[in-house]
Amino acid sequence: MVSIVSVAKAAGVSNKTVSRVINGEPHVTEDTRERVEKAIRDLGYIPNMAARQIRSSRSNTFGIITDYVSTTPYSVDIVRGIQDWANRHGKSILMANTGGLPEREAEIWKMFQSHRIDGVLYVTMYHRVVDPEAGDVSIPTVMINCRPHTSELLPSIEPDDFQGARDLTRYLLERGHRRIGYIRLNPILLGAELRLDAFRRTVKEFGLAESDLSIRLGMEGPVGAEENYVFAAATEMLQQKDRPTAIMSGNDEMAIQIYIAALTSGLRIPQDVSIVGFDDFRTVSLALKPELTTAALPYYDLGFQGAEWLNSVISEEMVRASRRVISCKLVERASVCAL
Amino acid sequence: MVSIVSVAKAAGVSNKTVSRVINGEPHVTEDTRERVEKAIRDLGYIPNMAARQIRSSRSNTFGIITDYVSTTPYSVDIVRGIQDWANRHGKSILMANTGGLPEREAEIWKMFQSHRIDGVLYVTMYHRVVDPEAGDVSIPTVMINCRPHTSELLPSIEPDDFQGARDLTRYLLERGHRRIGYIRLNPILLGAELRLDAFRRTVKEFGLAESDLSIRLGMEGPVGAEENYVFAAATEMLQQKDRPTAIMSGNDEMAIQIYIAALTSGLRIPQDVSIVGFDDFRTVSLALKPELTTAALPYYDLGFQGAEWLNSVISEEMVRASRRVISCKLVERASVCAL
DNA sequence: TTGTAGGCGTTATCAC
DNA sequence: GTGATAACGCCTACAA
Repeated sequence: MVSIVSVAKAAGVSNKTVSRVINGEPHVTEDTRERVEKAIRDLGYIPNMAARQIRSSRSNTFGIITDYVSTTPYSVDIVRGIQDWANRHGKSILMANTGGLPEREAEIWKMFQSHRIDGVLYVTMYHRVVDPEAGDVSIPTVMINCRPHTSELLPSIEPDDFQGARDLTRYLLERGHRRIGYIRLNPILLGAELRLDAFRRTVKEFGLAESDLSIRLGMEGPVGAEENYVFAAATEMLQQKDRPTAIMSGNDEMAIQIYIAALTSGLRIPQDVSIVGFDDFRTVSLALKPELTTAALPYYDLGFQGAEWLNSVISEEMVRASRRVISCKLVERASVCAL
Repeated sequence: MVSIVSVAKAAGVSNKTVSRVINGEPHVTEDTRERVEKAIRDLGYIPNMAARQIRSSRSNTFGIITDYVSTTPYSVDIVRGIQDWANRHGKSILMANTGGLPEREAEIWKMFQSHRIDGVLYVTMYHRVVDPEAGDVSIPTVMINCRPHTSELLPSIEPDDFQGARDLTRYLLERGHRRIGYIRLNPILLGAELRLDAFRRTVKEFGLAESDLSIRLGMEGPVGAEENYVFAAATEMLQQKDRPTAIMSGNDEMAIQIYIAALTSGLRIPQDVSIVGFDDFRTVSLALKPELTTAALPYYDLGFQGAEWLNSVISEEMVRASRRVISCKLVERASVCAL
């Protein structure tokens, strides 16, 4: 493998000079610089990160530790956001996922440390509260799409489920809907409570009574193996005499079943029932016809800003834990009509 | 940072002895070994991969280079398969994606080389033919879900789209369907041709005439910004006088639109129309009611076996390029009925 | 069974 | 502006 020494020889300079050129340090004649650069090109020299790291004790690598993210369709955009930030700033990404197993998590932290990564992004697939097994170690960490269980130990960056659901609810109210159905997300998800809470409050502020609402549980049980009541709940809801004129779905995926339930019941969307989702999981929200009005979970930004934040935590060594929130933009499409 | 030297001092032995213990080499008294291990625990020593790598010129790291995989819901399971293999075998994963930009691809190869990764897994989101910009370098590489453009330069591992579509077609034929509709995948995807070809041949072998078939294009144009004709095509197909009794969908996602088209046209699934998908993208195939019968793309296995293969290419230094294919298992659910 | 010396590819230090 | 030399943490080779 061609090293800095071979380049130095080829260019007829010392290795330190080559190092200077590589790192863009000053105090090198334009002439020498060019000779060195030519040698680098000729020999196809590529710096060895491992060696560099040994000296500088900086790996320029971030670790991503996920539960199932890399595994699930929903939040992959977080990873994309991180990657984009990383390669704009010359960082590399080491990635591992726990598959939900705590013992794996411990191994991963060890692996990360053995690579002397500069920091960790702790990412979850669903917005939730977690207990990172980090333990003893004090690697700078930023949590993405989740928050630490034990108080505010670590910085975290999360979607604003509350605001998203509030905007969606207002959107329906402003369009004249007064009987609104709501099919709930699995309660073990943090978003479930936040969204439902936003819905309830907004509707109340607007003066609707609890009896105008029809709230059903869509799913429950462990993620990945949940009981699914969505289709049944929607069907039942829509066959009531005073059926809602609009339904808020816990998320876009559940909206598929609501669409099918509505159509099967002979109702047209949106003329007979309006439907809104949550997430803007485009594989679904754009495949549904009419296309689904929904609130977009800011996954990409969560990742991008999370990486940026981690970087500043690392360099400024300020570990002031705090919580940041990114808003969910309402995406208006065709599944809602005004009354 | 605590190094091998500090451990040696603490244990009152030489650094070489510590090295022996760490690497499980023989010729160490049980007594010394215990002393060293205690020191390691006490000091919280973790080996430095970078330093190790410099000596051994083996990084024990694989690079994953993707187009949009990490970005899209479909094939994330490939990444999970790779990760699972990797951590069962003590390898780390360095990950980057090109976002489809060739210039990014070149940078990524450079980044990989600077980390002296042992091998590369070149992964695409859709089954397709590609032209890796690897170029000059000779890092061991295995292609996953794609194949090299220029002959058989690199080993590749791919799903058996043909077999999957054939099995699905037979499944319909065996259940008495004789008028079958087919809504095609975007033709720029490799799977589009393979699946359609399998459909046509199987149906012909069975003795059906071209006139029993109704084949429409579902999508076309650049991936991510395609024209979508699925809903219109399905609606039209289902409102013919001699409408098909079954429809094969290019994939599960497109099946959403076919379901909606059928229901909107007042048809019941599967009593009036049977529908099959492709991919087993479970977010969709399980959300549809009745649940979708489909062929499962073996993403996880693609990843797992790809990683394994790469490893053997690296260690046996056998770069014999060849193509492997993994079958798509038929997943029977409730969207088809026998006539 | 254990230890010493040297070197991997870098960068830091300090002298020229 | 440039270079010799040491040092980072580990492993290999060889010696004791």
